[in-house]
Amino acid sequence: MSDVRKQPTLHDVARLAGFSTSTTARALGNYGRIAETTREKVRAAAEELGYRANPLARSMITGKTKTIGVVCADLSSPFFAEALRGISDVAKGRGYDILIVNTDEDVASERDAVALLRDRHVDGVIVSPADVRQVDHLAALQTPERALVLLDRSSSALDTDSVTVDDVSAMTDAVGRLLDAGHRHIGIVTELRIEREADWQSLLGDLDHSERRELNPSSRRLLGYLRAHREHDIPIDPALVARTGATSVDSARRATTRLLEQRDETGMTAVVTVDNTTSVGAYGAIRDHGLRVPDDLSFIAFDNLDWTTLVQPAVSVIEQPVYALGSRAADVLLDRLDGIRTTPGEEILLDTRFIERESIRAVQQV
Amino acid sequence: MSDVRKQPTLHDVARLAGFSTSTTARALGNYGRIAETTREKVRAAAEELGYRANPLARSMITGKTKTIGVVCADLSSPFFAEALRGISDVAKGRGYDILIVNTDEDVASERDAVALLRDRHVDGVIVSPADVRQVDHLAALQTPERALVLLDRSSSALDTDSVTVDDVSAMTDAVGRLLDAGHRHIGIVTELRIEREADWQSLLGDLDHSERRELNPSSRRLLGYLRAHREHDIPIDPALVARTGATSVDSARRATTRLLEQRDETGMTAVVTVDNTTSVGAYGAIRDHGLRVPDDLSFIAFDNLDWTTLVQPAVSVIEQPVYALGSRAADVLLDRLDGIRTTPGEEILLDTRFIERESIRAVQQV
DNA sequence: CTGTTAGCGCCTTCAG
DNA sequence: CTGAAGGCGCTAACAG
Repeated sequence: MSDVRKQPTLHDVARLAGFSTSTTARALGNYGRIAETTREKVRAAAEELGYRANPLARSMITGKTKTIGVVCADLSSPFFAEALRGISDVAKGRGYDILIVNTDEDVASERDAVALLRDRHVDGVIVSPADVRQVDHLAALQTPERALVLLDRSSSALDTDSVTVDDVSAMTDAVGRLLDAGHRHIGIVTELRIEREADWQSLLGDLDHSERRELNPSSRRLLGYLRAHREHDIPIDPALVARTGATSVDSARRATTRLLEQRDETGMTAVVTVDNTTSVGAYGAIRDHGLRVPDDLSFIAFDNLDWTTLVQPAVSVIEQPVYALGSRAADVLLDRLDGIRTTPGEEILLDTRFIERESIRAVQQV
Repeated sequence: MSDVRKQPTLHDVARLAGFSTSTTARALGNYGRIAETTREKVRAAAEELGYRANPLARSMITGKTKTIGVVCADLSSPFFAEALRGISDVAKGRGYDILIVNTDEDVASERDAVALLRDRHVDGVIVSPADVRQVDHLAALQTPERALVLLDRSSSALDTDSVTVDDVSAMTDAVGRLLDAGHRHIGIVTELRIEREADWQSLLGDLDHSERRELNPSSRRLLGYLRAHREHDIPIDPALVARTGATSVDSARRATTRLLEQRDETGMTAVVTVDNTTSVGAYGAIRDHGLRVPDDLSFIAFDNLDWTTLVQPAVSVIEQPVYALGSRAADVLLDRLDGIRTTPGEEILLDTRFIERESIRAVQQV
């Protein structure tokens, strides 16, 4: 029975086993050359004392902490929670721990987070940048020793791995389906948080050349919407693009309500959204407005969450593999750290899937 | 411009400032007595070099890591995600970082998690124990130096702070409302994961003495259900208690389906659930069964999530302050660490609220 | 194969 | 008020 004494150290084990600390360390750490009998004696001694290595001390020397930092905008969102789960499962399986930081989609806060993680010597960082065009602090993070993987967003300003979905195509496809069903006035509720993106009409002039890695997800999805219209030769009505200025359900709800109130002028017959938050907000607004989906309005949500099958009729959605986004990001990161992966930074795209349910109604052409 | 050199150390700053390392440390750490002019010179030097203290080295000496460990069963559940957000916000505000571990509601995994956190010298731990009666590993975590706070669950076997809601009363109240509305055959979908709790009927013999801190949340909520019946002098029909063996929506869905299939025999007119997972599963099953809420079946969900107002008619719910549960737990923990709180371990109860919506219909007495 | 010697970067006595 | 010495627990050369 050990007393209330402090944790036994390598030194204690060495003394009990009758070897030097370095031999003891080698025996326990499985490195260097060691006699089998020695190893066993040391192990027995360690066991007897209930010895556990002190990772702090080890990290001081090796420079490795077996820790990865995850910086995310909103821990409580279903998207991040699920992705984080994916990251966590992989990290745990590969012997890494997770230090987590929340930033509220704020670049300044993200800067602090990154500094903090650097100070703490994390071996790698997974981040979903608040703004894919303000990433100097992220660039500064990259060293031969420290890996960086972008999650859900990619940036042309960063030469590193990213794991995302091809949301431009996903949205082009989804909106294309509405257009094919005869819809000519489709509203979109999107979050244009970044100042420069608020002026989304600049996208119109550059539908082809737009480099998706210079755009945040909401803008990328808007781009998909615009492209679908172009492909179908349908003009864009700016009044149908509703912008939410914040990442909140309420903000999305208000933006949608504005869209709904102008229905007489715009003739809007369908609505699409760009993520879980805008989906919930928009659907709620539609319902509050006394409109029925799809009888009065067709609707496509982004992200296949529980509620989309709980409401009736069930909502058609663009599904993205959220868990896999996280787990894949973690795998890529750890592959870098373990030296398994040495190729240049890569943009990894996971597949989305359109799930057809009952929220789309075909309309007659006028 | 500093080169690709390593991070500057205290030693570098000291040399540049022209003082010893100890003086430099004091100047930067604001402790001991230091001349104002010295402090400024040192600061200037530190600034010039872009010096940042190495928390690892500091922790080695102080024994403090400014880190709290959070061990949770399922990161991706809306409950934990939201609670974690609360924890994170408080921790950040008070200068602590978060190391997170997922356990899948598995006690063995929880043991590992706890060992890991201890090894990493976290200053405190917030945990939602997988089983409130197997907590020896948690007890072992408590030291004068290291604080422990239970989240969402409390345990009579542990003398420490806990932050929970009074779910027994919350459920007694909710079921009472159904009974008042004339319901006599109310189904409950609950998760009795722990072997010994599967035999829930033992609760029946001990409705009063049951110490809620010996029960996991789902059982506590079931207890509330049982008590409501007793208060109303309504007998319990065991066939109305549906047990899910796992924490999954599907499992809840199947359990509910069984309940639904026996409607002819049981005469069930209402269903209550015990958490978000069972709520989603049960509601889905009811809908799949072609039943309408509340026309064919009244329904009360646990946790006020978005979907409960998105479906129509909206679902009445027992709301718990999830974010506050997390933030409060973090505050209590940090108060202990900062020595602000020295009272014996306390069971902190936050209020739940019943939100009446449209999922309950009164029934005529037979 | 094993032991010795040095630190990692910082804090903390203890002298001065 | 400041400096010198020592060490937290471990690993990393180097000898032996």
